[in-house]
Parts: sequence; C-alpha cells; structure tokens
Amino acid sequence: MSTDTRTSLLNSAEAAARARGFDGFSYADLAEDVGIRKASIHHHFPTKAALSVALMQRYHETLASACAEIAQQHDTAGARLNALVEFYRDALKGGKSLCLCVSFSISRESLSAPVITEIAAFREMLIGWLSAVFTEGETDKSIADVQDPAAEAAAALALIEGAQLAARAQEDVTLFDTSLALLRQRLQT
Amino acid sequence: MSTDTRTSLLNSAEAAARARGFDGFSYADLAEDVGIRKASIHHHFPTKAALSVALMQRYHETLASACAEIAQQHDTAGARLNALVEFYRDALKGGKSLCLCVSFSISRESLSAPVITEIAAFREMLIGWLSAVFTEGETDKSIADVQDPAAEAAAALALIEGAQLAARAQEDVTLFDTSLALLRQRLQT
DNA sequence: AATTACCTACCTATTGATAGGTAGTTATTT
DNA sequence: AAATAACTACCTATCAATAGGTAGGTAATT
Repeated sequence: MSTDTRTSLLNSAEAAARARGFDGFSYADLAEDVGIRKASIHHHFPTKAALSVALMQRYHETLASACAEIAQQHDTAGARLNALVEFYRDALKGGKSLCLCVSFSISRESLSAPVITEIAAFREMLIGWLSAVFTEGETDKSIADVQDPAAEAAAALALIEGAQLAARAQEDVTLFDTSLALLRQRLQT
Repeated sequence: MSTDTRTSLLNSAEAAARARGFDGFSYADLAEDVGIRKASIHHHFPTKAALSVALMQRYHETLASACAEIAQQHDTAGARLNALVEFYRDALKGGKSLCLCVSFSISRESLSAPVITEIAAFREMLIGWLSAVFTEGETDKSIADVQDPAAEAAAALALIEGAQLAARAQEDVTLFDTSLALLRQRLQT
C-alpha cells in the first residue's frame, strides 16, 4: 500500500517547514506537492494550527524513538552522543533543512498554544536524554572532562542546533562539522 | 532632531524581523508602526529585498562596532568574550528577539542574493573576531583550556546562537544562561 | 525648476478558510 | 440479499484579508 494522503501531507509539510519555516509554506504548496486540491487539505487538517500540532507531535515521537534506538544500538555514552550528532547532521540535508523545533521557534508568534507546549515538551525530552548520556559518560569515561550533566546537556543541544544554523546560513554542511569539532573530540566512540 | 523616517523604518523592520522572521513582517506592519502609509515605504526602500539588504548591512556594521568597542573597553580575552555573550543576552529582549542573522537564515529561500552574501560576510566577521579572542585567551590565560582558536570560535558562535534559540523557543532568558554556563565558567573576567 | 517626502487610490497574486457537491466505501436495517 | 444511512475523501467555486508593488498627485524644501 502506498502512503496515505494524511501522511503524505505531513511529510510534505515537515520538509517545507524545516526548509522555509512556519510562515514559509502554504496550503497551496502542499496541495501541489501531494497532488490534491488545496481545499481538500482541510479535510485532513481543518486549520494550519492543527496541522502544525500534528507535525510537532509526530516529530517529537520520531525523535524520541530515534534516541531510544541510538541508546539500544550503542553501548557507550560517547558513541550515543556521536550517533545523535550524526542524526542531526543527516537532518540538515546538505544545509537546506533544519530541526523542526528550530524553524518553528523563529515563528513563535505565529504558532498556536498547543504547538508551543509541544515544543517545550520536545526540548525537555531531548535535554533529559542528553543529561542521562553525560551522566553515563562521566561513569564509563567515554566522554572527556564531563562537568555538571545538566549544564552539559543544555550546552550540547544549543551547540548542535547552533551548528545546524551555521550550516543553514551558508548552505554548507562543513560549517556544521567545524562547529562540532571540539565536542566530537571529547567523545570516545 | 527626531529620527528620520528611513531610520525609523529600519528600526521597526529590524525589531520585527528579529521577533518574527523575514516572512513574519509586512510593509503594512511597518507602516502602522512608523506612522506613514504603506506605499510611502517604497519611497525609502523600493522592494522588501532592498530593505532587507539595508537591514543586514546596518546590522553587520553595528555588530562590528560593538565588537571593536568591546575590545577597547576590556583588556583580557576572557572579559571580551564575556562582554559579547552579554551583548547577545541583551539582544534577546527577554526571549522575544533573536540575532538578525539567525532569523534571516531560517527564511534563506525567501532572501535575495545580496542578503545571503551579507549574512556570510557578517558571520565571517564574527568568527574572525572570536578567533582572535581565543588566540589571545590562550596567551593571556584568561580563557581556560583553549584548543584550536578557529574551532573554538566556530563552536562559541554556534553555542551562543543556539542558546539564543533555546531562550526564544520557550521565551525564557534563563535557558540562555543555562546553555552558556560552561563557557562562562572558562572565562576569567 | 528639481528634488524630497509623503499622500490617495489602485492592482495582481496569494493567503487560510468556507460552502456545497459528488463519487465510492462501509455499516445498519429491513 | 436489497435498501438505506452514514462516512471518507476528494472536488469546484468562492470568500475576505493580506501580500508586495505601482501610478500619479500634492506640498514643502533646496
């Protein structure tokens, strides 16, 4: 069975939002991309606000799963953090796309309350995961010079998202790598 | 003499762009804010593209001046980097505003070529300044554990911009401070 | 006489959203 | 088994609001 329309719409909207931001894509864009009429999108998502909530929720779930899978596939903290960095690097799509959370944050004033709540929940999930990784990295010595895990987690997330932004600013993935060189150096994979 | 209209327009546009992104403000918004008619804006800036170029150029100059002033007012590298961090913290406006370069980067596809060039120039200026600061911090020992200055500069910029983004995502300045705690710890001010 | 800085009045294209209709499928009743 | 009812997934046509931009005029300054 091919992808159902609802999923196709979410896929198209996610790609558009991550490439152009919340105010940078329209129902007309999605309609053309998916191959149905603009008005028909409202059958699946009554408003753009509802669409963005669904988008953010799915993104949250996807990343929570990805984190869980990473934790399962790698047995040292250094390898896990490295895998998350790789995940974010792939998400860049060569400097053309950002983390959905980042591109939504810029248009914060255009977002509905549930989306804002969902963004906070997403960030807390990631910070929590990173915090656990740093705690573990201190124990298993697979991350060098670990300070307070909570501070490390907040800094790591800011660094990764900032590195994505650097790459996006000039559409050049190598800027992501340059920005993350020092963090990667600390990791034993 | 009160501020001339052109400057008022730039001020209003800069605040709007930093709070809502490039696609998040319109000539109608500016007109209302500044107190002239929408069509009159075209007298000062023929197109939105021209306005955004002027915006980015002025921003570049402002920050270059700010960096120069910081270098003049502080005599250790640690104090200088700390001052830049403070500058970016103030620019946050309590988590409601971002660095213009950051909010423009998200809407990269909506921007004209000259703006993209200007963004690159702006980033190179800042990276250069930071690089010099780290080199100096290694010499005067006012920044702890300095690795390769170029890598440190790229990481510091990503971290600062990422920290801004964290604060913007939840409209909470303390997230900026949490993200930057480890960097600040390294600085002797 | 030009130039500057605004104005009114308008234009076209696009935005998200609505109303109302039509096939085709599924479930319920007779 | 046939008829009815409801639902799903789309459609066309249209809406008011807003987008950036243009034409042409006016009043003041240089």
